[in-house]
Parts: sequence; structure tokens; C-alpha cells
Amino acid sequence: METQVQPQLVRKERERLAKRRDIMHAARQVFAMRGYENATLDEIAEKAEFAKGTLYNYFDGKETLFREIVESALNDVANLAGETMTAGGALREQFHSFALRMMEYYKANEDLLRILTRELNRMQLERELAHMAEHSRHIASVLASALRKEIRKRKVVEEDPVELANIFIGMVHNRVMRRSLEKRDLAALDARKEAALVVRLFFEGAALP
Amino acid sequence: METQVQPQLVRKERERLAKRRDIMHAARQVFAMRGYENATLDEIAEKAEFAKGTLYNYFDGKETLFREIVESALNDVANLAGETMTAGGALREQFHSFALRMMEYYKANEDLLRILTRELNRMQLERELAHMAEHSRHIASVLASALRKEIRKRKVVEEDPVELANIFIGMVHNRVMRRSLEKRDLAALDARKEAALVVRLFFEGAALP
Amino acid sequence: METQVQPQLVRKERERLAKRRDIMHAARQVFAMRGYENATLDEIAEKAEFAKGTLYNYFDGKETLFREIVESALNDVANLAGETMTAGGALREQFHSFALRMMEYYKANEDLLRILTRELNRMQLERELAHMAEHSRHIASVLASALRKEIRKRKVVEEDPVELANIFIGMVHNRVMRRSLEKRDLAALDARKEAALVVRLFFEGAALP
Amino acid sequence: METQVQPQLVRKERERLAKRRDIMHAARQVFAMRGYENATLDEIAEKAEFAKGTLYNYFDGKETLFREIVESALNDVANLAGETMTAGGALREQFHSFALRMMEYYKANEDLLRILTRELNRMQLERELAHMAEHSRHIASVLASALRKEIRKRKVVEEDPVELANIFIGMVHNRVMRRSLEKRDLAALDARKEAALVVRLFFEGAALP
DNA sequence: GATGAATGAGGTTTCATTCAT
DNA sequence: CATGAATGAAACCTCATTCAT
Repeated sequence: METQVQPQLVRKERERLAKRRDIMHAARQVFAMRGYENATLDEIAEKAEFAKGTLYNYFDGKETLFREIVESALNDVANLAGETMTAGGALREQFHSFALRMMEYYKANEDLLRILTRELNRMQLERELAHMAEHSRHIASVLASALRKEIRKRKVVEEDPVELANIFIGMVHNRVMRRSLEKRDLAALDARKEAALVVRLFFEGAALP
Repeated sequence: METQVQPQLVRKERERLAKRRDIMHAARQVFAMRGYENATLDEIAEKAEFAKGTLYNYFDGKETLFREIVESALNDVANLAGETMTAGGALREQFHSFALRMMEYYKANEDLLRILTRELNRMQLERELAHMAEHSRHIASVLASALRKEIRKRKVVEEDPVELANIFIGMVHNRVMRRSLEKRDLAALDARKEAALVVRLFFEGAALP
Repeated sequence: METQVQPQLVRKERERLAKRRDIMHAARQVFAMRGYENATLDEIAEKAEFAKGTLYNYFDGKETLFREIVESALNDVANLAGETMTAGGALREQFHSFALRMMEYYKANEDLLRILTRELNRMQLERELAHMAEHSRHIASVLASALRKEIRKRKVVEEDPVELANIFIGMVHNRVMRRSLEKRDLAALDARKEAALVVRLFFEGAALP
Repeated sequence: METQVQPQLVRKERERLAKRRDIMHAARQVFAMRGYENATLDEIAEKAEFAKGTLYNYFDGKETLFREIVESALNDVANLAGETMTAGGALREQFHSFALRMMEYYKANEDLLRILTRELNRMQLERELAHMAEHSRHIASVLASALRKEIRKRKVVEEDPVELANIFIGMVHNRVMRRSLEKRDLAALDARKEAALVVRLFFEGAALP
């Protein structure tokens, strides 16, 4: 009997997760297009092809839905940072790899790029969202610890490594966000070239000797 | 008689402008604290110590009030960029001066910093606010033309000068914004040191030879 | 299964329409009692026994709600005019029948009478409502074309038939409106007698030979 | 001293009345253009070239201002009716004269025509405006008493003379209002011809023998 | 689980009226 | 008297959330 029941439960569970993903996907689009405040559950429900009330069977509400999207995105970036930094290799290779993968990630998930750049500040200010800022601090710290080692070796300027990491991450963000806003589409972004530029600027600066 | 009447008119006019400033000041605080969408005219009115309806004697509405604040801030920054760049001197001095003055400006107007970083992306996406993005493009172009000359002289890497300018401005913003978020107050910001750091990183990069 | 699902859909649809009618019914009363400008959605909602927000699930807003009421009334009158005029018979019979049915209609829908007499002028002046005036022009033209034939046959004075039609319609309106205002209730209106009077006055005038 | 003070008072009084008239004139235009509810004291004040607050030195408020305008118009019409009806002559001459003078009055005061037709119904329904309806009843009664005599002489159909009078007045109103709405201007109205038409229709009807 | 109708708090805006100057 | 800034009640409308079916 279990052999019959289990698969059913599993299928149900699979379907449930698939629907959750559909809703999150629709929500991402709407949040990216309208911003958190102007996004309406009506529009999200319509895009997800569910009734509005159904969303509440999958998420506690608008805020929760939003948080889950952001957290999943920040998680992706954190994983990406972790993988890159633990892969070994020279610092510059690691940073290049991180920038490249981040840019590719945003290219594939332009919605998330817009959501993060637009709402991250808000999140750092509002009490209830504070814990999400934790995520982004974590990401910075991963890069920072790699920088710290190089600072000790006098290979990198002696500044707060966390701040340096944030500057680097900010440059990547800035770079890809500008492209997104100006071309209205990241499809044409040459991630490899952009990553090289950012790394070069971060390490050697804009001045020629 | 004119000596009596004129001063009266002038005083009225002065008082009117003072009240406009009071309202804008209150609005800045609220927009900075809550973000455009969550800011309410109720709160602005209360902070400005006026009745809600009174605001409409000075501004057409929420949107107008907001725009005026942003435009005035962007104007300040544009002037600041213009003055700095036309002052002559080496490029690095100019950029340092620009960074320093921008940081001091934001230190004195922390509200505006938060508003600009939070709402500038929104503005570039929403049709009706598009013309405000123009302002920030103008600011970048002022820095860019200085960069362009140095690029011709092979003193600066051969990249799109507008993009380089935006990266520099982004670094300044990023730097001061992080401090604002973390310390919850820019009072302790050492603008001189921060400006030096940003300029150094932008021109020489983080790597030591 | 269809035999189960279909009826449900039908019942939902029926209930939805019934509620729409309830709202329109409440709105008619309030518009009639207060006039368009002084009618409030609060009062309409209360009379309809719905929350204010619920009205917006059925109508786009106050204006739309009002328009739908007026258009439906004008449609009724137009149909009534059309049926009467195409029924054949002598002109006088047709006009008598039209007057009678109009009076009975207003007796059964006193709200609409008050709304139409009060707001029709406004509608002819305001740009956005102009198309509703079209309806009432159409009604006049139906009567006018019947008059035109008689004018050709020298049975009716040679005046612009549209104007004559409007005078006739105006007389009917005037008649029933006065009763409504004076007795505060059309219940006692003897439509047959009133219609006869109007037709007699319109065709033979008040003078005795 | 009195010889000096009196003229001053008189001049002051004259000026005060002149200003009252200016305000009422402006108000008429605005009430006619916008309707009572949509008219704003701001617009009236601007048209009258006074500050808004000044209006309150001459009128108790919007409502009072409106009432005074309507009452003065109804007074004019009442006088006009009175003069015409006491002038002697055959009934038909009197009615023709009344119609003619009314049309000329409205031609010269198109604002008032629009105000009366638009707001008279409202006035008959709202408690506080009830006494104004008195005026218009009075006007009808003047015409009615002339009709009553003719009814006794079997020269006019035996119907309630007040109702007949109202029908006649309604026809005049209707006629001139339609022209006003359609041509957007009464300048081209041929009052003599229109009056003749109305009288002819009222007494002989539209049918030809 | 899915639906969508119902709710009502909360937001922006208008404007008649008051009142200090 | 004239002014016009200040007021605040009241209106329309939106939308996240709940809940009966």
C-alpha cells in the first residue's frame, strides 16, 4: 500500500512545489516591473494564472512572497560567492570568476537584478527586513576574507577588507544595472568582457602608468 | 508709501518661501525614512506642523513635492560637479575635489542621499520620471569629458569615459551610503579620508605593485 | 459532471447580476434623492448593504455607475419610442401610446425620472457625457420622422419636426415631473388621463374654437 | 458736517453695491458653466477680481450667493410676468408678450437660463431651497389667473389653469434652452419668431384642420 | 486546494470657510 | 474692508487579506 501512497504524496508534493515556483516566477516579474509597493497581488495572480486567494495557500502574504524571492536570490549569490572563493586559485582569478558568474546570473535573472538594486536599501532600513541585510553582509564577508589574506601579504592596499569587498560588489552591480537600464535588456551583455573590466579597474585602477 | 508697502510684500514673499522650505524639509525626512510610496502626506504635514490641506497651497501634490526635492538635489550635485570640473587643476585633483564635496554635501543632507539612492532606479524605469534621469546623465557627462581628454593622452584606460564616470560616481555613492546605513548617521564620516580612498582606488586600484 | 458544473456557473452568474442590480437600484435612489454630485458612494453602499469597496467589484467607479443607470434608462425610453412608432396606426394614436407608456414607465421608475430631468442638461454641456445626449437625440428623431410624414401631407404645421418632437417629449416630461414634485409621489398619477391631455394640447392646443 | 458725511456714506454704499453686483455677475458665469456643485469660490473670486475671503464680506457663503442669484432671476421673471399680464389686451397677446419678453430676457442673460433649468429641480427637492420654488409657483399663478377667466368664458379647454400655465412656461423654457444647448449661444435666436411659434402651438396645437 | 467576492483601513486630493494681518 | 494662508472634513478609490463555497 505504501508503494501506492508514497508516489501520490510525492507527486502532490512535486506539483505543489511547481506551483510555488510558478507563483514566485510571476511575482518576480511584477516586482521587477513595478517595484514592491506598486506591485499588486491581482497582477501577480493573473500572471501566475491563479486566483488571488490561491496565492495565500502558498505564501503568507505579499511581504512573505517578496522575502522569499529576495532570500532565494541572495542565497544564489551567496552560494556563487562561496563556490568561487573556495575553488582556490589566485585572488584575481577568484574575483574574476565571481564577477563573471554574478553577471551571468543577473543576465539570466534580470528581474532579480532590478529587485535587488531597487529594494535592498529599503531592506536595510526597515526593521522587519533587517535580517535580509545579513545575507548581503555574509556575501561581502566571503570576499573580504580572501582579501584579508592578500592584505597581510601586502598585495592589496591596507583598507578594511569588508569595505573593499563591498566596493567590488558594488562595481559589479553598478556595471550590470546600468546596462540593464540603458539597453532595457541584458541579452547583449558581454559578461566576459565586463567582468574583465571590473576586475582590472578594481585591482589596477583607471590610471595608466 | 512704497517704502512701507514694498517691505511688506517682500516679507510675505520671504515667509512664503520659508514655509515652502519647511515643508520640503519635512518631506525630505519622511521620504528618506519611508521611501516614496510609504511616505504619507499625513506624516509630512505633521512633521511640518501644518494641516494636510495646507501642503496643497504650496505644492501640487505628493508627486510634485517629491520631484522638486529630487531635482533640487540633482541640481546641487550638478552644480557641484560643474564647479569642480571647471576649476582647472589635474584630473585627480578634480575628482578628489568632486568626491570630497559630494561627500560633504551628503553628510549635510543625509536625507537626500537616501532618497537618491533609493528612488533613482525607479525614476529611470518609470516613464513620467524619465526626465529626472536626464539630470544624472548630465552629471556623469561632466566628469566624462574630463576623463576623455586624459584617455586621449593615454593617461587613463581606453574605456567609454561615460561608463568610467558612472563607476566613479557609483563608488562615491556606495561608499557614503554604506556608512550611512551602518552607523545610522554620517556625522562621524571623515569625508577627506573617504574621498582620498575612493580616488586612490579609482585611479590606482586595490592591488599593490 | 457537466450537469453539476454548468448550473453552478449559471447560478454564480445569476447572483452576480442580481447584486449588480441591487447596487444599481440603491444608486438610483441615492442619485435621485441627492443629485449626482451630492450622492456619495458611502450612502449607496449602505443602502445596497455592501461595503464601499465592494461596489468597485461591480463598477469602475461613481461615474460609470451613474452612466450605466442613465444609459439603461435612455435605452428603455428609446425602445419604448421605437416600439410605439413602428406599431402602425394614426400619428395621434402613436403619440398617445408613446406618452402613455412613458408616463407609466416613469411612474414605475420615479427615480429615473428625477435623475434624467436633473442631469440631462449637465450631460449636454460636459464633454465626457456628450455621447449620452446622443441617446436623447435619437429618441426625438424617432418621433420626428413620424411627424415629418404628416407635415408633408399638410396634416401638421410646417415646422422643424425634430423641434416639434422635442416639444412633445418636453411636455410629457414636464407634466409628469410636476406631479412628481408636487405630490412627492407618482402613485396617484392617472397616466391615461394625463397622456390624453398632453396629446390633445399638442395637436389641438388649449384654445377652444 | 452731515452734508459732508452723508455723500460719503452714499458713495460708499454705492460702491458696496457695485461690488456686490460684480461678484454676482462673476458667480452667475461660473454657476452657469460648471453647475452649482462644481463651481468653486476660487474661480468665482478670480473672475470677480477679488480675493476669496472678500466674498464673505458680501455674502454669507456659497449657498447664499447662489440663492440670491436665483431669487433675483426669478424676481425678474415674476415682474415680467406681472407687467405683461396686467397690461391688458387679449390673452393671446399677453401670452405672446410674456413669451417674447422671457426669451429676450434669457437671450440677454443666458447664464441665468442655464442656472434655472439646471438647478430648479434640485431646489424643489431640497428642504432648504423650498421657498424658492414659491417664486416659480407665483409666476405660474399669474399666468394661470388670466387663463382661468378664459376657461370660464369657454375660450380655453377646461383644465387646471395652473397646470396649463406651467405647460406654457415649460414650452418657452424648453424652446430657448434647446437653442442654447445646440447653438451654444443664443445670439442668433429670433425671439419674435420663436415666441410666435410657442403661442401658436400652445393655443392651436400642431395639427392642421 | 482553488476560487473570487467582500471587506475596510488607509491614501490622495478638493474646497468652503475662518481669521490674523 | 481686503487679503490669502490655514484648516479639516469629506470624497473617491485601491488593494492586501479573509472566508464561504
